[in-house]
Amino acid sequence: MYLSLPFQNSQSRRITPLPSIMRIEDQIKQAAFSSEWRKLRANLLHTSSWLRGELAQFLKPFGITQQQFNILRVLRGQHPQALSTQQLRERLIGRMSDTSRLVDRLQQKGLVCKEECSKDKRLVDVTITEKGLNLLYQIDDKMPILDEVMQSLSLKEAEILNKLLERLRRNS
Amino acid sequence: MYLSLPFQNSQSRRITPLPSIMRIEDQIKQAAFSSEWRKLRANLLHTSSWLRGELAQFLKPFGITQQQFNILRVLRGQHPQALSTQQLRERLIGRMSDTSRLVDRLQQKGLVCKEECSKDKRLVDVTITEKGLNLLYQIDDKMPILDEVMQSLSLKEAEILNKLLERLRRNS
DNA sequence: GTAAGATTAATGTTATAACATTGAGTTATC
DNA sequence: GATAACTCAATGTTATAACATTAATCTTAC
Repeated sequence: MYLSLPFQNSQSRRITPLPSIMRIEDQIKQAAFSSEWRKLRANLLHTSSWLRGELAQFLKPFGITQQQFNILRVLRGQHPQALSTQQLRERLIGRMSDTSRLVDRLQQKGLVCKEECSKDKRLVDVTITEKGLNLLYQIDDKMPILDEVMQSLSLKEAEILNKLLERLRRNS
Repeated sequence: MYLSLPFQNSQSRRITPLPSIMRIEDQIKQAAFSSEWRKLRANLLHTSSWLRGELAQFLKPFGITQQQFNILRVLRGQHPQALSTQQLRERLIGRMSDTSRLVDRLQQKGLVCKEECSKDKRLVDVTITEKGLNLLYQIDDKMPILDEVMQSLSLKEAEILNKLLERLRRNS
């Protein structure tokens, strides 16, 4: 999120302090790693910031935000079954600490329905409404517009990128 | 930002509507593209969400947020020169619409100094303070901890990833 | 069965993100 | 030099992000 790109500016000349036991060659090697990784971090944050912007622009005409879109898609995947707020949270990426309020906003727009669960009165059954489903289908139809953003990469390149990203997150 | 991963759920069975003139083979090819690109989008958002979390955790002990960290680094790059709020905004990634309030928070912490520009009274000269510089050096010393997160990838893989990300953003 | 502990949705708080608006100040045009 | 157009920081608004807290409800141990 808007991390400045250190490799474009002059700001980070102080490179990783290295244990003095290391041989010079190893130090250089590690510095190269370090630098390439830091560049990668900035690059990833920059790219995703750009993608988020594109997605937000794409969704704006439909009157929902990215998070609301995600919730609707998860609910559609379960339709006509209901999901509790907790189950919804688990199916979304990230910690999503604010699911209650997100669902409330969707309810205000008539896109989801909230009901107290009869089996466990702590839970809230959330379902997507017909209006919500229709909105998603409208969005589906325009999705190719959003896909165009990614056309700088070939299928093969996209596959490589996907593999590397999954590898990167391997340890978490 | 917390985009659900459509390829992990059952939710996006409706694939891109395709012009019916296309040959079946081309349709399949485009569907594969589309799918791999959508997976890539989700993958990128997921990865950066994870990285942002790691960075936030890393910075927490220092009492600053990621954005505040970015601003401080840009200001250090210009030290002892001042930057206007506008120049600061330009050097950060993303639209950074909220620079005024970010700088205010840094000023409250004593990490930056704000002064009215004498040449143009609309502008505000922002400089990093000694306290701000010291904080950045403390953070520098711990940076290798943050680097460890990326060690799932080799130098070569990081290079490939960087190239592909830059290619992806080529058109924008 | 009841008390202690766990789970859950809801709420509160602070910072961010994106956008619109405002008002002070500067520049351009005549 | 007056004024129209522009630039800039500041502020307002809504939604998100992450965390803490709360109150209702359920479960477990006894």
